[in-house]
Amino acid sequence: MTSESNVHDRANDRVNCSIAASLDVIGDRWTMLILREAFRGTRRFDHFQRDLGLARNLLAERLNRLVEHGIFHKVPYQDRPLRFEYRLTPKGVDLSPSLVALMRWGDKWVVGEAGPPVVLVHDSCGSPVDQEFICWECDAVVTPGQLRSRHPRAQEGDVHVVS
Amino acid sequence: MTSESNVHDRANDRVNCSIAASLDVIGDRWTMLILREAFRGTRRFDHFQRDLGLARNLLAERLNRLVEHGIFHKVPYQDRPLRFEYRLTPKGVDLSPSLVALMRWGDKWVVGEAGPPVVLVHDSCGSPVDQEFICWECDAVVTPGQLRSRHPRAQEGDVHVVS
DNA sequence: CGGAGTCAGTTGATTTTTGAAACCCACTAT
DNA sequence: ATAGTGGGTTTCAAAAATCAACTGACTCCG
Repeated sequence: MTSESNVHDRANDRVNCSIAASLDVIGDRWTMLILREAFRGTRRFDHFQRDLGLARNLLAERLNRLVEHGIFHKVPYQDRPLRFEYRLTPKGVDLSPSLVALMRWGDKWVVGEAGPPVVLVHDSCGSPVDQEFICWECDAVVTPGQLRSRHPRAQEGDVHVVS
Repeated sequence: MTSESNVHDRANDRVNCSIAASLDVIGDRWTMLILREAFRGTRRFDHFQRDLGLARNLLAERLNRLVEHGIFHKVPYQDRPLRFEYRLTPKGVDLSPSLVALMRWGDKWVVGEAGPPVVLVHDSCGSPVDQEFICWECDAVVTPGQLRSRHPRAQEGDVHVVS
């Protein structure tokens, strides 16, 4: 049942990799779309099912999985019959940068004309928001090409260009 | 063969959604991990295969798919026999924010102790880098909870909280 | 009261995708 | 000549996704 081994174990082993760890939780065909719906405000089984068009058994399985992983929590919204809605926990809300990054990549490289379908705005002022890398020291925006990754446990100087 | 219909068509239809569009390209079980390896510097078939431990047929299929989608390009590194390596295009490099977002979520919520295995640094100064949302107007960091999404084609005021 | 409708699933049959291993080919090195 | 390497393809079993029908606990309508 709760066997915690996964397809990505080997990929996970080689480097102790947080990307693989994240994908073990949210990396299947539907989970990210379920999360997208949740961010759009969907909370109930039927709405997820109708909006996404995925099989009900898969939806049930995915929702349970996400609850087990603490990404959703179930909140009762009626008794008789007892019904729950699925709401994002702080851990779930914290996935928004990932979803946003995917959205922005899709906006830029996949969807073509018709422009970006959704704009993110700052709630207090209504202006658009960008997702950027910021250097702690320089306090400046860093482009992906100026990024390097450093592996703490590795040899001195084992640093490489991200691109 | 090249039928361009996909599992997520319906999810894609309902909202013209860039997240679904991105996931159609990079949303399967291995592609993100292949990209992670590419960002780590891997370029050749065998290295991807050994590092990730995925089946060779799947790797071949995924690499071709990524080449078709313009995320990798094939660069010959020898003739006799002609061999190519797979390098990220600008479109591919542009996926780094998505990978980084996943990595940071995994760092924070999944991997547990042992701390974040990889640190991102600014190449020119070596200081760590953060990924943030920045408001165009306020020029300030916006937390996920302060984000709203606006759907340009929708009714006036159809704005909702991201969390 | 009986019947239709709603919501949240479960069950089972069928199709698609994965995955593991073996095989192939062109070359190189010994 | 023989083994080894790099980059795949083929084959077939196992796992996952899809489709459709069914259940159960209610509510609402006439």
